[in-house]
Amino acid sequence: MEGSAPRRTRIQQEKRELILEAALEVFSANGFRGSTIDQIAEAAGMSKPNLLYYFRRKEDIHETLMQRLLDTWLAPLRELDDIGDPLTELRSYIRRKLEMARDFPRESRLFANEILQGAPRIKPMLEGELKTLVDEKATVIKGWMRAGKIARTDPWHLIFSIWATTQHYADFDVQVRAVLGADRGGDGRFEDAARFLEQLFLDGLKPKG
Amino acid sequence: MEGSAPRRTRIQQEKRELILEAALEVFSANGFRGSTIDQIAEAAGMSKPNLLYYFRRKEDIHETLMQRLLDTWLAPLRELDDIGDPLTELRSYIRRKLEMARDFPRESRLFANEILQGAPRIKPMLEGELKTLVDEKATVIKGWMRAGKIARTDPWHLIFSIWATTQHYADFDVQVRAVLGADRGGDGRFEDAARFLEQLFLDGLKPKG
DNA sequence: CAAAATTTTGACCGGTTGGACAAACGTTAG
DNA sequence: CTAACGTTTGTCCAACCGGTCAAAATTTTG
Repeated sequence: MEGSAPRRTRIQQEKRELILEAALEVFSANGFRGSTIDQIAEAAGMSKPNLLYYFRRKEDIHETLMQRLLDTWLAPLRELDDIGDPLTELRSYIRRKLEMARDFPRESRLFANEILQGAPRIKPMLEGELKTLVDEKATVIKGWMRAGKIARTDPWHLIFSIWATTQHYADFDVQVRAVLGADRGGDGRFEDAARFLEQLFLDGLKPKG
Repeated sequence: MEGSAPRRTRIQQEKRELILEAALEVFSANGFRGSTIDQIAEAAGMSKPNLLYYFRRKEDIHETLMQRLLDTWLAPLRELDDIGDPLTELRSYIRRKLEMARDFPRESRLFANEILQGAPRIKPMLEGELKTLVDEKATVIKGWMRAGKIARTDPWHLIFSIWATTQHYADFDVQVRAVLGADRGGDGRFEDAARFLEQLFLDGLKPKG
C-alpha cells in the first residue's frame, strides 16, 4: 500500500505551489472551463507539458485547489464559539469574514464560481461536512436566543446573510467599485462596509428612540 | 439610414425568442465560455447553422440577453420611491428582490457570472447608468435619515447588503439547499428568508428590552 | 566522475468548437 | 406556375485545447 502522503522532492513541492498559485489566479478570474492549461502554465512560468508533469489533468489542479480552500474558508465559522458574549462573537465572525473577502478575494471567487455552476465537484461536501458544521453552529446560536442574549430568528438564514453580505465584497468587487466610484471605491470601502454591517446586524434600520 | 428597429418577420421574432430562452438556460448554468452553440441550438430544438442564421455570433446572443436582463433587473430599485413610509418602501424593495431571486434565478446567475468574470461586457453600464441610479436612490435614502425616519448609515452599503442577501438565494441556491437539507430546503425557504431578512433589516439582532 | 533519477521541452494527436458556405427546402406574391 | 425571398441543413474548416510521448537537459546520488 502507498502511504497517504506521497513522497515529493524539493522541486516538486515548490513547482506544485507555483502552479497552484497561478491556477488560483486564472481559475478565479475565468472559471474552470474558461481557463486553459496554457494560461496557467504561462502564469506559472513554465511550459504546458512541464505543468502536466506535476498535475496529470486540469481537474487535478482544480481539485487540489478546492480541497485546500475549503479548510481555510470555513475556519472562521469553526471558531464561532459558545464561550464569550454572543453579540461579540457574531461581530467577530462578521469582521473575520469581511477580512477574508478583502485579503483572499480570489479564493472567494473560486468558491463562488463552483457554487454558481451547481457545485458539481463539491456537492457531497456541502451536504455532508458543511451541513453538519452549520447545523452545529445553529444549535449554539439557538442557545443564545433561548438565553435571551440575542433576538430570536432563524440561525441558518442568519449565517447565510453573513456569508452573502461579506463575500459580496469579493465576488461582486467590480460592481461595488463601479458604483462607489473612484473617490469612495478605494481602500476605505472595507472599513465602511465593516461599520455598516455591524450596525445592520446589531440594530437594524429602525430609528433610535 | 436603417431604422433603429430592424425589420423582422414573424418567424424571426419567434425563433429569436426561442433561442434567447434556450441561451438563458444554458449560459446561466455553464457560464459564457462553458456553453457551446450546439448546446443552445439543441435546447432550442434547431441545428447549429440554423441558430447562427438568427444570431451571427455566440457573443451576440449573450449581449442581447444581457441588455434585456438589465432593464428588468433594476426595475425594483427604480421603483424605490420617496413617497410612502420609508421603512415600508425598503421592506417592499427587499421583498421584490427576493421574489426575483425566487422567480428568475437564471437571470440572477447570468448576471452573477458576468460580474464574477470582471464584467467585461457591461462595465461601462455599471459605471454609468447603474452608478447614476444608485447615487440617486442613495440621496433619497439620505433624506429619510435626515428626517429621522430610518437610522443613519451608509446608503450605498445598505443597497449592497440588500442585493447580496436576496440574490444569494438564487446564486448560491445549491449551497442553501444543501445546508438546509431535504426537509427545510423545500419551497418554504423563501418565506423563511423573507421573514428573517425583514427582522434583520428592521431590528437587527440585539435582544428586545 | 558516472550512472540513475528527475525535470523540461518540442512535436504531435484526436476531439471539440465557433463559424462559413452553398445547396436544398419552404413560402409567398404576382 | 414561377420568381423572389426567407429558412434550414450537411458539410467543411481553421483554431483551440487537453493530453501524450520520446528525447533532451538537468539534478541527484553512489
